[in-house]
Order: sequence, then C-alpha cells, then structure tokens
Amino acid sequence: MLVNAASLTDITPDGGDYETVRRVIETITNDYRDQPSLETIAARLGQSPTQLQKVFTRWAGLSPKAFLQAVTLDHAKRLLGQERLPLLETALEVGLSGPGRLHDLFVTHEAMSPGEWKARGEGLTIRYGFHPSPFGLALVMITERGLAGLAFADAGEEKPCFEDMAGRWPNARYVEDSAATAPYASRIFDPEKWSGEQPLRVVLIGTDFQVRVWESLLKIPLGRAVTYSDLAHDIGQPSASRAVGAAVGRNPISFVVPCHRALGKSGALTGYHWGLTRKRAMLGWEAAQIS
DNA sequence: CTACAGTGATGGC
DNA sequence: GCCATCACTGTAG
Repeated sequence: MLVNAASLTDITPDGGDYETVRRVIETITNDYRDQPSLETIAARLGQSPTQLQKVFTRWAGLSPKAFLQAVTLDHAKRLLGQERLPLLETALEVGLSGPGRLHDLFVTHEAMSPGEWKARGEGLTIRYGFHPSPFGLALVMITERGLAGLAFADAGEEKPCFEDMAGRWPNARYVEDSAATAPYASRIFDPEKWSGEQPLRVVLIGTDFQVRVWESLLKIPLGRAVTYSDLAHDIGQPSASRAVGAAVGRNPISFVVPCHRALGKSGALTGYHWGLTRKRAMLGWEAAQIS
C-alpha cells in the first residue's frame, strides 16, 4: 500500500475532496477526445492547476494523468487478462460459519434465509447513517448481524439515496443512528484497517441467485476485474451473463461487495448504479492502492 | 457506430 | 402465468 496514513486521514474524515475529484473525472471522460490539459480543467472548475493537482493526488495517490491512464480500456483489459481461470477458483471457504477469506477487506458473510427474504425486511431493524467517504457521502445500513447496505450519494441527494435502499426491504424498521454506523464507515474506507483478525461482518439479503452472484464478486481480489460472463461461468450458468448483470446491479453493499470490478467483455465499464463516474473513481483509487 | 436476436432472473399485473 | 425490463454478448449492416 503506497498510500500513507497521513493522506488517508486527510481524506477519510471529510470526504470533500471527492466532489472535486468527481468533477475532474467527469470532465476528462466527457472531453477525452480533445485531451484537456490540467490547466483547462482547472479553469473550468475555477481552481488553480496546482491546487487541483494537489487535491487529486492526495485523494488517489496518483496524478490526474496517471489516474486517467489507470481507467482506460487498455488498463481494464489488463485487469481482466491475467490468468483468466485461476481467479475464480480461489477457495471461498465461507459456509455459514467460520470466517472466510475474502479479497482485500476481510469479510464474513451470511445469507438471509429465504423466509427472511420473502418478508422483505419484516421484523428487521435497520440502523443507518450518512458518512463522508472517498467516494462521496456513504449511506451505511446495519443490522445486528452485520453490514447490510452501503450506498453513495452526492451532497444533497441523501433522500433519494435512502429511499432507493429502503425500498429494497420495505417492511423493515429504519432508525437513524450514525453513532452505530460510524465505526463501519471508518473500517471500510481505511485500507489500514483491513485485516483478517477482525473480519467485517456482512449480511447478504437477496434472492438465491443474487446471493450467489454477490458471493462470486467477493472472490475478486483488489486490482483485478472480471466480466459478467466470467461471473456467469462461476456460478455454473454460463449463458446467464445478462441476468448476472442485473443481479450485480442490485448489489446492496456496493464497494464492499466489489461490483465495480465487473466489466463488459470488451473491458468497457458498462454501468453502475451509483454513477459511472463513481465506478471509474473506485477503479482508479484501487489501482493506486496496489502499485 | 446502430440494430437485433438470444438470453435468464425478476417484479408488476 | 404473461410481459416488460435489464449494469450482457455476439453478429450483421
């Protein structure tokens, strides 16, 4: 991990940088054809180039230029390329008990029973809170069993974001409790705290098919990517790539269940529930964590 | 680039 | 059940 602790404590407590970063990424991806210089971008955002450069680098650990390179098709293909098959064969010793090993952030998970799923959250108490994160405001939702939801919103968009999530388990009781959710937020977004000793507890609430897809996603290590059809193969339904896409899109715990590491077969970023720009940001941020 | 077909899970009716 | 809707993919013009 090249990102040092100081830079992380800079970004994580107040996620203000993300707004700037988001606009930079957006600008560049919209106008990549005319290769805008740092200067032009800075001018458009009403900031000085040096200032912009600094904020961006603090956020990603990567210069804007290097970052962009990390999110190109080329790079995406490389993420996909390396040893196609072995990747998903990595053991996932989860079961419903013992701590399993999972990608970079160690996670234990359990699935909800079908009964609980049918009840659509009936009898479940979900506590939630908004917290700043490197990717904008993060909405964290937890139950007694562990983390159940993670979503993102830009400033001012909290309400639709919450409703999006709450609509998935309409019968649950929702309690605002950011004191309870805060520890989760800080765990998740600080790579320094990713360790196997204290795995993050996660509870997957979804249909059987969805849960299988999400479990597959959890097997993708940091800095790697797979295609929707890889995932389809992994769950034993090679032709169901489209259905897989839909299931990936319904992932309630984005980032932790790394749905941003699922790409189209061409390496193109096909879609993202919380905005394609955010998907780029995550991939670029991760690229910086590895190097 | 667009169009279309084949695809499987899901949710509303 | 039926039908529309997808964060898909391959083929054709």
